[in-house]
Amino acid sequence: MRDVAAATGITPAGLYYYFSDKEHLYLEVVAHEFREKTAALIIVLNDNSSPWVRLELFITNLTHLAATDEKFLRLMQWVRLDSDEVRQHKLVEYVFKDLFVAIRDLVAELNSRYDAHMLAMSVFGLVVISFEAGLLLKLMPGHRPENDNPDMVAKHVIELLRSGLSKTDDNAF
Amino acid sequence: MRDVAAATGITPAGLYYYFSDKEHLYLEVVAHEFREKTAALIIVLNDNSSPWVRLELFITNLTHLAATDEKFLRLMQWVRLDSDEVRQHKLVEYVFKDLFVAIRDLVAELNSRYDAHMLAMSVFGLVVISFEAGLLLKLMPGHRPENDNPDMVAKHVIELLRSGLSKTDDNAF
DNA sequence: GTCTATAGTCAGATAGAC
DNA sequence: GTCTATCTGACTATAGAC
Repeated sequence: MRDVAAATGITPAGLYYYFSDKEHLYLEVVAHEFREKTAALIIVLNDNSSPWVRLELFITNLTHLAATDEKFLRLMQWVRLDSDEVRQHKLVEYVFKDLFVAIRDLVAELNSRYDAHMLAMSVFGLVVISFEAGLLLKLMPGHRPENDNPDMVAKHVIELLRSGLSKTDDNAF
Repeated sequence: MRDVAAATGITPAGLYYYFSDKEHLYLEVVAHEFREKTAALIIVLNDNSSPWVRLELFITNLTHLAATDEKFLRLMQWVRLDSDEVRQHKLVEYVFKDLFVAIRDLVAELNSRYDAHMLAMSVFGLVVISFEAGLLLKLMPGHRPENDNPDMVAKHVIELLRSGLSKTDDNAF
């Protein structure tokens, strides 16, 4: 609360005029931040273009978001680590649901062979994992600069999703 | 420190006989826990069987670990969220490196079309993301019980890695 | 080796003036 | 509305007895 106060320019006591307690402030901040950052992603997902174009654009945008906005990336990690059921329920209802449903509906349109629920999480996980592991990945032996490059990560994820590890079509792209 | 003391049966002050400070205790715990839990995974990765068999067994084992040992799952998340560079460096050197290199070498053997560094993270991310999102995923609309089942998650990840979203071989499996 | 007692610091939150 | 001053409790760590 003292850090927030310092950053906003009012005193710690002053915050309690606007928010009943730390919990309330936290929820408002997370909800506001998520709505703001994911609005553009949801628009892309619900676009009129073809499913693959939408998926590729979504992946590209999400990699750039994860690569450039580290605070938001850490917030996404933090929210998953939280184990307060009441808080999780509120956040799902108010903010996360819209993005998740948009991803799920898109991947369901792309391929009905997979469970859409799991596939939606797979796409999300594939994109963010490299950035979430950030520093750890940089310290691993054999790391190369392009492994952090958002465009390279996006390209990697798209190709992996498109054709998997099958070697039969090595030269298909 | 109080919680650790209570769990071990000695007083908080007593811990300082064995560990210089909280940081020291934390590093020893994480290192010990990771070495213990990942030893079996590394053995599987370096087995004599074919690359695909090893990958499938690794994925199955990791999904079961993530599904049954929530404390370890949370520890893996926590370590990625940590931003202390000195701590990260020590942990990579002492423990994470071995597992990562084993995964990387296996996927490199499987398919040389992808960057092994990125692909290793992709495999790891695909497996753990469903469990890390745990409660959130359960609260999302359209959730079904099998989405948490480790065997179903493993099957999903393996099939996605094998053939991607390509629709050309819908009936290949 | 393990304890009791406590120092020193920092957190969230409130009271009440203006 | 925003402030100053302060409360209460929790934390890491140390001192020193046994």
